[in-house]
Amino acid sequence: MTNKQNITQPSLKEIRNTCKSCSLAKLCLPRKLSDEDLERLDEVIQTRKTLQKNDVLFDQGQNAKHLYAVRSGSVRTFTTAKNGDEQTLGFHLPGELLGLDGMDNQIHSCSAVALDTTVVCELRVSELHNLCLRIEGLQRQLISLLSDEICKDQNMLLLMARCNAEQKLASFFMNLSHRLKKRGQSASEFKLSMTRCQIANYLGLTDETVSRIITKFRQEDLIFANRKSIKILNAKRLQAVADSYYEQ
Amino acid sequence: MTNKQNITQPSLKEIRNTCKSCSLAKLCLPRKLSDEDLERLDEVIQTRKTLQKNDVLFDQGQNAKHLYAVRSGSVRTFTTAKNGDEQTLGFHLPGELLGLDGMDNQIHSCSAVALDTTVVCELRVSELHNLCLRIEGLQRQLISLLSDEICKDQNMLLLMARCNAEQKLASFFMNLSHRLKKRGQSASEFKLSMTRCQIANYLGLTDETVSRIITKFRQEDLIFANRKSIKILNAKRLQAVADSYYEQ
DNA sequence: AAGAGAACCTGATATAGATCAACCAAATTA
DNA sequence: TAATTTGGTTGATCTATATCAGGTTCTCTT
Repeated sequence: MTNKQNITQPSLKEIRNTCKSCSLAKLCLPRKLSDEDLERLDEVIQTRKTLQKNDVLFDQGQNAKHLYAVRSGSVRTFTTAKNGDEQTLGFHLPGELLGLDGMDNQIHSCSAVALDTTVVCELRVSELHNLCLRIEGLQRQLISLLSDEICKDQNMLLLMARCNAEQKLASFFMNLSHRLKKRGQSASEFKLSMTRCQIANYLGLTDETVSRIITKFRQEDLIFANRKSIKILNAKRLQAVADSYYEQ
Repeated sequence: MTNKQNITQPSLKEIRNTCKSCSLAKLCLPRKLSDEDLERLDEVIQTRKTLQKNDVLFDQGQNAKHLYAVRSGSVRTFTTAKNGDEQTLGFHLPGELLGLDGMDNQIHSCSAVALDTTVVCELRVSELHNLCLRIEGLQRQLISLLSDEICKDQNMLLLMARCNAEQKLASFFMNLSHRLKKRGQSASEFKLSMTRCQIANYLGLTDETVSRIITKFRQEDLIFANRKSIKILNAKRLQAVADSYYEQ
């Protein structure tokens, strides 16, 4: 039994009740807003919801009245294809948003399930729209966030279309590492909140392939990996694998 | 020399100079705006630009000061990976927007090149932002468009991760068909503006595989295909292939 | 503490699609 | 009109990853 807590769980002092005081604000609101504007934003945040592992936050096809920001824990989003196949679309860490896909026709185009005990902030979309009209910064904020999401998805398309299994896994670990670092956590040592099988699904691979490549990375001293515990031992070379520069 | 013109080229009467009178308005502005609001929108549309085949509209890394709407012709967008690989992100038909990815950090995350002789409307992003503050409908419009783009990208991710080459091609043709129908053009007969090689790149396949599958579809009487000319002969079965329902 | 189930790992084999190599037809240029 | 280039097709072979099968370790339940 290790005493290292899961990387997505916050220390107690991090949990406060306003955007103004939230240590994650710079993540889910990367552009600067005035204190006054942040207070107004707090008005549209109705509740903080706590989810247990495997609890559903929302389901594909449901009405999308809210936007969510992860405060602690982690959430997996996925679409279900007509033939029943699931495709994981993303793993959402603290400071990251959920539900941006539902702002068009008010229907969620994917489902979201907690991977951990998770706390999310819930924003009513209609009130957010109104507030955007009053706060210029917030409007641009929201548009930025949506635009950024498009860029991320397009990067993911590049990964899926052009990269082999090793590059996919290397990118996955480096991406996680960067995101954890942004939150002020260790970029080199963390605990996964998702299974190999979910990673495989996300990357369009099988769990056997994911296992084999993790073993290979371990043998090449790129990472240490034991179940959910991961250490990145050679970030430079791992990044090189991701970028497909194989020469040293 | 056929007299059937390329499906992305407009009849002369379609080209007008205001959003209000534009026959494509319902495509690039799917939510209803008042006539007055449409007139104000016209103010931010600076110019209509004409591009020749292979002309660059914008380059990855460039400043993204504008948003573009295709009026006629077609445009291919693509990212270039660190190792030089290109990944086609989309083919944009009349009534579709370009440059939504650049609204975050004002840098284009992809390049855009005309596939045809192409006319685009150019919107200055900064003025659009200002206008959004004055017109509630426009703000929601823009957010809708961004959100819709996210949904499309996520569908594409599903396609890339879970579908085989046949499903990808079938989806590609059905998707083109639906988009042309929206514009009031034939859903079953059209001319491609992109090469097999560009289709292959888009779908994460090789051009040989695309060729072979088109041949297979032809043999199964799903489509007629000769070079750029395509006829969908059995839309129902082609859709079934896309959805991976193989039983009749 | 035993038992069951989930998650993970590893080996053997199969296969979809890539790669390599020609060839053909259309479009463009000379 | 001939020559060249580009785009498209087809066949033979190879390979990365899926599939199938079994085993191990962890975790949860009782």
